[in-house]
Amino acid sequence: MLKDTLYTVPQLSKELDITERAIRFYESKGLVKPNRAGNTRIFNYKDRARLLIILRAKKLGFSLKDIKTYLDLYEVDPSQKIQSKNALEAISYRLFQLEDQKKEINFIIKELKSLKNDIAKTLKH
Amino acid sequence: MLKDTLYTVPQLSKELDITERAIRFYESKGLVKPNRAGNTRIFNYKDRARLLIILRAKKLGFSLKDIKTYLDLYEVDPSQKIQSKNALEAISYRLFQLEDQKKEINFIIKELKSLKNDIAKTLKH
DNA sequence: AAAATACCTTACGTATAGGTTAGTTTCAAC
DNA sequence: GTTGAAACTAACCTATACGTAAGGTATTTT
Repeated sequence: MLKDTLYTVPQLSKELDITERAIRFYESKGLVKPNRAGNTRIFNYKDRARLLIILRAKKLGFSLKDIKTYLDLYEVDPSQKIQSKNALEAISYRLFQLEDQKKEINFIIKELKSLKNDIAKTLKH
Repeated sequence: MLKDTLYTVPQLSKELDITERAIRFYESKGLVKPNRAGNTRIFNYKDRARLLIILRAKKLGFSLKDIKTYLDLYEVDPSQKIQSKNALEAISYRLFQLEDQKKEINFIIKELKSLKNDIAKTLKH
């Protein structure tokens, strides 16, 4: 079965296109907890799924700390009810942040453009 | 004359609303080079003007390194010709970065919104 | 058996922009 | 002549997300 497939760090590194170092780093921060066969980390499909979540969330701008919080909640409530609500809140908050950031960027863009004009005028003299 | 006014670190700290530490930090990075009266840093109006430039540029998203580069050019060419051109390029580049950033944010916003919808649907069941 | 590969560890480095702590010098006032 | 404020200094701390160096162990291939 697919669900029985096991993975090592280098395998996942290649498959998910992240460095081995990053994977071990996520473990060191408690974001994944693969089994060990001696020293070697052995990831099952759930561990792999967690990695995928991590990568997705990172792309969306969440910090590892935030992601860990979310995953920890997931551990407490595998039925996914609590943390779905929680995720909604986190997402809403992130959206708010992003809209805010956009406003700021727009403001800076305006400033820079006017600054650019001023300098351009100066250069003409 | 106004141009003869001299300032100490604590004075400028209050006037410009930045910490004393920050001002000394800028000096340590070579962004300003105030005179000394013994140990005490003495800023003249030009030094003060440099601080203002630093603060302005920081608000517009330039790194201290970038700002130093610009100010160093200014030192070489006080006539302002070279570094105005240079500033124009830097500003254009920054504008480009910002537009880029905006696109990315918009993309992430879309993703987050659809993710939000998915979760909301899941919660209804 | 030796070499090559895979995997691991600890520990320090990188970048950014200072904050914090603690202790020191300087100088004027009493 | 000592106290106290004002200014200074050095050095360590913060947060974020790993990269890198240097070396150890274990397994696989030849």
